[in-house]
Amino acid sequence: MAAARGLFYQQGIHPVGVEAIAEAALSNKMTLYRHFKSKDDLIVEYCSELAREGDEVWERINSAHPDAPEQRLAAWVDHVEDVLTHSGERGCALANAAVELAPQHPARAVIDAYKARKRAHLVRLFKAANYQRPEMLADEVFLLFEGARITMQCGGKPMSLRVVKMLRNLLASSPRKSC
Amino acid sequence: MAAARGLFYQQGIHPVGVEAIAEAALSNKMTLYRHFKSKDDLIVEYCSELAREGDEVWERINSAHPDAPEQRLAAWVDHVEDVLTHSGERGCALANAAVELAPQHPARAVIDAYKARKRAHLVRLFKAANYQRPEMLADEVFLLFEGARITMQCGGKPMSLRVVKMLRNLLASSPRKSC
DNA sequence: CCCCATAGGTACCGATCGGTAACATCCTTT
DNA sequence: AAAGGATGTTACCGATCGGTACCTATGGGG
Repeated sequence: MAAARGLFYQQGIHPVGVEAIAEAALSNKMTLYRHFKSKDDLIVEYCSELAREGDEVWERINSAHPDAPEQRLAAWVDHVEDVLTHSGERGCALANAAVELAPQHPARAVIDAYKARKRAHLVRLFKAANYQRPEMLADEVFLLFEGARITMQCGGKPMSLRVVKMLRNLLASSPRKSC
Repeated sequence: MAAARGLFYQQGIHPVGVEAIAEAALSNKMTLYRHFKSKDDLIVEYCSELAREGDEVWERINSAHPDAPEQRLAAWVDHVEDVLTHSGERGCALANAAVELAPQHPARAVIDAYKARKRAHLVRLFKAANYQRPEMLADEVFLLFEGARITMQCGGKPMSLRVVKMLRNLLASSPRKSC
């Protein structure tokens, strides 16, 4: 599975054959098919694992700073900065998968649900931080982040690195209810 | 070529075979290969055509309102609104192609160059409209737009439709040098 | 020590795909 | 009418891919 993640992320899903995954895992195709009933099943579990890890990041931030929205906000921005600076140049693996997979592929439901959860998390965070119009701000931040990760693949790495500065500036200048 | 555009955009590049393109064009594979020497060549021309059309939109806006940056700005926002509301649910065809194609694919250079031109156009426009920090604003607007078009594919169509409102609000509230 | 579940390896199948060869056909231009 | 270029049709090639059958080996538990 770790092998599949690396290959899927680096090369995309379609160009990677199951045999390549198997031998990258120092195994063979038969053993792989004893754990996953098909390549589509492997893709679904690949996306599910990514989504689950994304949720875990959010849970970790939430449980690390309970009843401290300000610190949760700061922790999340730090996490965004870390993702943008240290992850590869292929952007968001789930967004890439959504581009590659047909709309009726079962993994698409996993991706859409994760993205919706992420947006809802942002809304809740901004609401807890007493921002005015938390939905609007969540949309803005969400789209900025997504745009940055897509742009990394189109030669826009330096631009997407600047998004953290924009993010901090945006969060600092957005109006709040009581502050 | 029109057939290839439709199929590539709707289903992606890899899943579409040359035979499907040929018969969608009411032709056959041989005739297709007399016009394009390979599928990769077809992909490059597909991306080049999309980039050229994007440039033409920009030129049209520029030549329609010479020496009127404010109207160019409004025209561009209208164009963005039109793209987001009336184009399909598969986002930016060039960004999708960048996700699907290996980094060393010749079409990737076309895509990267186009995206860089687009960002430069935005910078020039904001500079002409006397915005302070035109580069920063261009990055922000660019990333918002890219994020919106990717998010359309992840069940975020309603969210990405709101980006036009965000855009107008952002442009109205950004500081200018003299206004 | 034996047994059985798990993994490794190999060969294979059917389907698809990119690309080509050879030939028939049509349309246009002079 | 003749000729030449563009198009249509069919069949095919080699490669790759997802997926399976079959057999061997290994290793841990009774």
